[in-house]
Amino acid sequence: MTERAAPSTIRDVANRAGVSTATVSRVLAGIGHPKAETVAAVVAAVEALDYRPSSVARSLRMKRTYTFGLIITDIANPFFPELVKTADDAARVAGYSIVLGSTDYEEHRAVHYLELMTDRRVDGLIVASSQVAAEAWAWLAHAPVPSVVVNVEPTVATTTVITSDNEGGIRLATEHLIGLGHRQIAHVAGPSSFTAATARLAGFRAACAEAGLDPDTIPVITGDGQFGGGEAAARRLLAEHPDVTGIVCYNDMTAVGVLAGARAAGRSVPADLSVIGCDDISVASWVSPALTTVAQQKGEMGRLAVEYLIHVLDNPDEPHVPEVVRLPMILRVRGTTGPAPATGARSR
Amino acid sequence: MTERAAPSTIRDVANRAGVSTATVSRVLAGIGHPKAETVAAVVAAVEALDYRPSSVARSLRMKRTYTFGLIITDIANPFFPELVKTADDAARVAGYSIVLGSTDYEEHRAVHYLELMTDRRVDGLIVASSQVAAEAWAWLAHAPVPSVVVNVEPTVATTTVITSDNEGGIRLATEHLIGLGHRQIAHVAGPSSFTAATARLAGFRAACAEAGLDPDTIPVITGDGQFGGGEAAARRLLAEHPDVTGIVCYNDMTAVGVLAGARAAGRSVPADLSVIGCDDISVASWVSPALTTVAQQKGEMGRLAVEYLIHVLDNPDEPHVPEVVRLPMILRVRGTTGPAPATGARSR
DNA sequence: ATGAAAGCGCTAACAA
DNA sequence: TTGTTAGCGCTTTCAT
Repeated sequence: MTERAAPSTIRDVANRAGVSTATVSRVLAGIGHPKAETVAAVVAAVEALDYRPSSVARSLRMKRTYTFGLIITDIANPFFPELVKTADDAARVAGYSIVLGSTDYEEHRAVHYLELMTDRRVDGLIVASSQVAAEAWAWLAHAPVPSVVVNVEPTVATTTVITSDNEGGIRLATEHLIGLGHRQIAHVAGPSSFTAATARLAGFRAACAEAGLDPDTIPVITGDGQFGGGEAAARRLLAEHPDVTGIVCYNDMTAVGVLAGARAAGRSVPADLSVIGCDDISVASWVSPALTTVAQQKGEMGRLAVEYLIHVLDNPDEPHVPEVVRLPMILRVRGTTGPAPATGARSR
Repeated sequence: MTERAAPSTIRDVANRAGVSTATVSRVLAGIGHPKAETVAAVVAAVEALDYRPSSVARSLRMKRTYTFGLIITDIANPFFPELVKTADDAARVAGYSIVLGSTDYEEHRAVHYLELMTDRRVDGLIVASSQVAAEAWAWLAHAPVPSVVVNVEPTVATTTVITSDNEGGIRLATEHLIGLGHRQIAHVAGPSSFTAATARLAGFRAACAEAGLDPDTIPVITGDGQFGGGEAAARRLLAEHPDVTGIVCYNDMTAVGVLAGARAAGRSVPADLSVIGCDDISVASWVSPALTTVAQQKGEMGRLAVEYLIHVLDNPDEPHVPEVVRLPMILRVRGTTGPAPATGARSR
């Protein structure tokens, strides 16, 4: 029933306004000093025809799409929305837009999106997925467009990287627990394939050592960075090491899982067990009690990534020196951490 | 340091292979019966030059971008990821891709994305945002491309709509509580501007009436469909109506907020208060105890929307009759609902 | 089986 | 100030 009319073109507008397409183009772009009369005619024609310039044609001509590709691991992972949101905002105010690709933890899909976006001739690439094959990092360095890596540290950093001070962040978390009097603490780590997970494990160990805790007696269990892994880890950990009073988690999803596991094990948080996460994703505020955590500046990361790309595009002659930006993390004390319970309470 | 070479073009490939651009195009598209020799030459040139066809140029020529625009309300709202994910999957297997626009609950941003996507000449539009101005719905009907509305019911349905049986779903939830023996039940509704919220309120009222509960005595508080609104609603509700034993919530985010509010009010779930949500978003499984809810088939909605668009595009001559598809919802009993506590327990 | 040429809708020299 | 013209990279008749 609805007839879909083909969109009108710049030529339609030019004909109706009685001018050339070049004039229409100039008037619309605000270039030159057109006669008021001409402007009026063009504007009238544009309105009458409901004309909207085709960005496809414009992109072909200008060799610029004003689009950035953003590759993330998983759109359902609560870590990403804030990153995506601020990246999108920053891009939008600068006249760019973002196209998103979620790899769903599969390397071949990262390649798929890299190719798709390159074929679409995006002006720049932001890669915030940890699940990327080593060759892909190499490819990025020679990609036809500038790129920036976020929240991951490729072993060979040939592109600029924006990430958090993961080691310092988890140190903050660990020191918070130790400051609360906890001595029997444990760590639920993330998969060692995640660069952030290894950095955080190192930070945890360092903080423990500095506090004089014997590194060899500290339980470390590796989870999957998700709810399920955290829950399973907590059950095992609390069964094998019932005297643990504080758990430092690789990330918030793990911590939320640990909370569920602890509850199942009959532990009450924070009365007889303190739990601290890392990242400060939205769910951290939604669980009860709300999760104490160390926040990553996710919004800042997205904004910086976009601004970096725009800077590179605007300064094509500037030599390209890959740098690593490590943003500080921020302790946010909420409801899942408290003073270490008196020793007697458990040992009787 | 890195020189960014301009991408090679079909002309480069043609020259290197010693054939015409037409031949390259045909070989790559698998059209006609090229000599084996020609194919080999073209393939070799493509590899040597690392040639990737420009989708920009192709789109201009074919007047097809193989892209759908998907407009959602808020990428940080856990309702959307599953929808986006399945839509993306369905699109990808069909050779399309999805560009996303998140309106952040602002009507003018919906318009922005509608224009942006139209300018980009997407082949179809999926609108899954409730925050859309009335004119936008009208515009959709005459848009240059086919569209489908998901999870919202515009008052004048001029496009095909895919949604859930919200009324039936909340009825399931209410009946579940009543079946558990609850008689003092309440509802935390969503904003009346959301079509799903009014449908759910109606379903709740209907189920109560059918069970013989006096509609005039049933407390209904309106929240904002978010955590904060649910938390505030629970505090007020439990203060004003301390004898309530079961709360049916507009959606899961509200329910998670209600859980926090109930905890703050000293109520223990599900022992002396049952809470049930609606949607089955991921956080429902992450809170402890896990939230009982009624699931929307979000994945199915995304898949159906994409398939509908592809169908319309593939059958341009078929008359377009807007239809409304209402998917059934599914009760998922988890940990926040239980038998109504004995009356005496509260009144003493 | 392949090539020449036109054209998708736009912008940018260059002329006038 | 405005128009003419060429061309971005591709696909697709129409010839050969």
